[in-house]
Amino acid sequence: MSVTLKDVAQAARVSVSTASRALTGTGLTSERTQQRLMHIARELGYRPNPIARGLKTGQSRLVALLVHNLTNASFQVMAEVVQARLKALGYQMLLCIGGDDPQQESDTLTTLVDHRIDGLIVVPTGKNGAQLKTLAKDVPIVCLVRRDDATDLETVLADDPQGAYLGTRHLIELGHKRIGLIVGRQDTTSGRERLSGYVRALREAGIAKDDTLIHAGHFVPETGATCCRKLLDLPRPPSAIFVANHEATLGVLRVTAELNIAIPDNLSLLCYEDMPWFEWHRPAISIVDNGARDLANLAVDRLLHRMDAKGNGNDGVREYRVGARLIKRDSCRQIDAPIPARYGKRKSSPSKSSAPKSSAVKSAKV
Amino acid sequence: MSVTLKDVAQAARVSVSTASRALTGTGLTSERTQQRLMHIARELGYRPNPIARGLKTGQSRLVALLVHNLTNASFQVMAEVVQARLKALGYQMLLCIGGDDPQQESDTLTTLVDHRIDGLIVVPTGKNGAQLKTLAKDVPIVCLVRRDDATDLETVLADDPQGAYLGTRHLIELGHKRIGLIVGRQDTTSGRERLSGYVRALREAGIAKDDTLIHAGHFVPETGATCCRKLLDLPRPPSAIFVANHEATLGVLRVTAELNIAIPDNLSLLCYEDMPWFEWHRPAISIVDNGARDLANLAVDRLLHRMDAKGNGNDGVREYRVGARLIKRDSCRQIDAPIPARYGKRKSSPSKSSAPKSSAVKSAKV
DNA sequence: CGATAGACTGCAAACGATTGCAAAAAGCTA
DNA sequence: TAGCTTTTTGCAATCGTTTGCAGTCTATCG
Repeated sequence: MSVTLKDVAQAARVSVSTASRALTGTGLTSERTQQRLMHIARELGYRPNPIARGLKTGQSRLVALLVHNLTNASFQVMAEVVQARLKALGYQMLLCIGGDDPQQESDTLTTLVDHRIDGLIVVPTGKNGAQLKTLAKDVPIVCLVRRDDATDLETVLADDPQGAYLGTRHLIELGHKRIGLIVGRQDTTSGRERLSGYVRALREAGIAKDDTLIHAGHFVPETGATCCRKLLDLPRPPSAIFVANHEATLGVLRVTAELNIAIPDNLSLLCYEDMPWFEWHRPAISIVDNGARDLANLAVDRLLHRMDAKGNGNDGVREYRVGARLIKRDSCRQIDAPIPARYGKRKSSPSKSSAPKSSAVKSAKV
Repeated sequence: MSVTLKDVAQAARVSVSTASRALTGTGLTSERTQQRLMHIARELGYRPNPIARGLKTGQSRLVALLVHNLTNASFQVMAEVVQARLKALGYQMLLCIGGDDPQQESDTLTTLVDHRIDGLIVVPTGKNGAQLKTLAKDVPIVCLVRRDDATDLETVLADDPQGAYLGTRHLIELGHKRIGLIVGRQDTTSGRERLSGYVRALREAGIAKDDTLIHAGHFVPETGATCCRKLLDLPRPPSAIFVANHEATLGVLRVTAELNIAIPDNLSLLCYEDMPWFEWHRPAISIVDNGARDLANLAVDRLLHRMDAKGNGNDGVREYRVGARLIKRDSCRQIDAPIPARYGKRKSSPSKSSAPKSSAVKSAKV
């Protein structure tokens, strides 16, 4: 059905081996025959069969990226970055969704090595350390975003301690003293580290840590909502909430909306990790950006390095950190500042000619 | 490095062929040896090498899903659905991102067939019909969401004419007579069909079509913003905007926010396709739901059918439609109704004990 | 008890590439 | 032109499976 190396060789009246050498460019053929073969190959529309090649070479030109889901915006951009980079190098990305579920992760991992992937970037659940460790002997692996403590795999991490610290300090600088924290599972690197950053900022500012303000766990939007409600129901509720768990964000937003709590006037809100719409939300939501794009790029770099190094890509470095940064938007407010007029960045000229004037678009000042 | 069929055969003191037959269960071996071999295989941790197998059988157990991006929430859920279904059947999903770019699509397609994928679900750009047609001879293909007019591939479509009709009619029923439309490229199925649904609803209601209210094109948030601005700058701007192009939504939201246009009081907004946060947005955004989950499931069904049918899965049906439905939330308003007090669903008991009462959470009524 | 059918099994050839080794061709020196 | 080295080529084995064909074994029957 499809044209094989044999066909090309026949057409060129040379042996298959010569054809192979010419086309893979091993340099063991004369310039002339190489040119000739490349020409004929193109003519015939020859495409090497990666399966056959893979069988012989043990490589598949497949690199897998295993993430928890696609809902998380960070994972989206990571996937896109990884795909773009790999494609440019002639690899196909195998994007797999593990759902942060150890069983599923384990299954997927075995399938992947069965398929003889050439490399793997994985956001580990942390529960399959042993397996990962074994696989790492056969396949270059780089962990992303989370460390798996049971392994000593090379890991590209966001600087969560710093990010959480930055975020918390920002709120403190705005005058907040009671800052609620909603943070991820404490058996994950990021969960622990974000909590520690928060604590450090508090300590530095001489603010006592209040455990009733801290909620840690495996969140979905629903539990995010529950915790938010709990925080607000406190005898002395927080004046700011730092949602350091991505999954919880939607729940928190819903609760504040339902309770008619104006952000940032009555409650400051700071989130971890960006979402495309945070910028368009009203008020635009301030975030700590974990640098997803950089993380992905670095992970690819490291993986490629290991893949090149053929087994001894061991540079001694086990852990890379990508700096976080604070992106101030409109959801955090100076604690004792006067409440400003609501909504909308005041335009310099409130009603220019370019502004709509029909009845449909009255001045929307409330 | 990894245990092969040969190892298993040796351990069992049978030939490789017998081992193969026993483990693949072709039924040509005695019950006893079969059991014995399966046991030994498990013992040794034998896993068949899909590459070697693929070389012989021409199959890879890889099924590709080619979508435009991962930002689009519909594609996210589709990817998750497809992955889940395929995994259950022992296939690996190859998720590829084509960026709605013909060149990239074309490249990806060749890579994929090179890898001898067993099946393909593709959201076509519409510009590579010839190529798709050729590939379809080798690989079962199902188109998703968009039809490629240059082919006669089996296609699973959202019922866009109906969806757009429903949406438009909803706005009309609310009393809107001037309804802006921002819709996708007219060289795509969905672009055309959504426009036609809009037009039909207008005609049915006896409202004249006004071309200045209609913007069609290939959108990114930025151009969505531009068009929104143009609509609002009209001498007689629309009282409602139907954003029937997913990519444009963010831009429209930004512009309305910037211009301080209150939704739904001063402008009703209806969008096509859901996003996870639409529900939490203030106001929650009404949408026409295209049924992404159903679409994906149906596409998988059809693809599996074709893959089973080995070349003659031709049931005569070329096109499947999955119904759209309207999800009313809070972004559309009856045109001549009094403007209600702003924001927040009024709770039945405005300040119950459960409501926070500290200074941090004052009544948020504006 | 010998013939014969039927059930199992093994041999060996694929699948489409890569690659070590040896043979052939070409280039060089004297 | 002979003798040598260096390039270029082809042969054949190999990767780990599957599968057609032929051979071996066991049972069944007359």
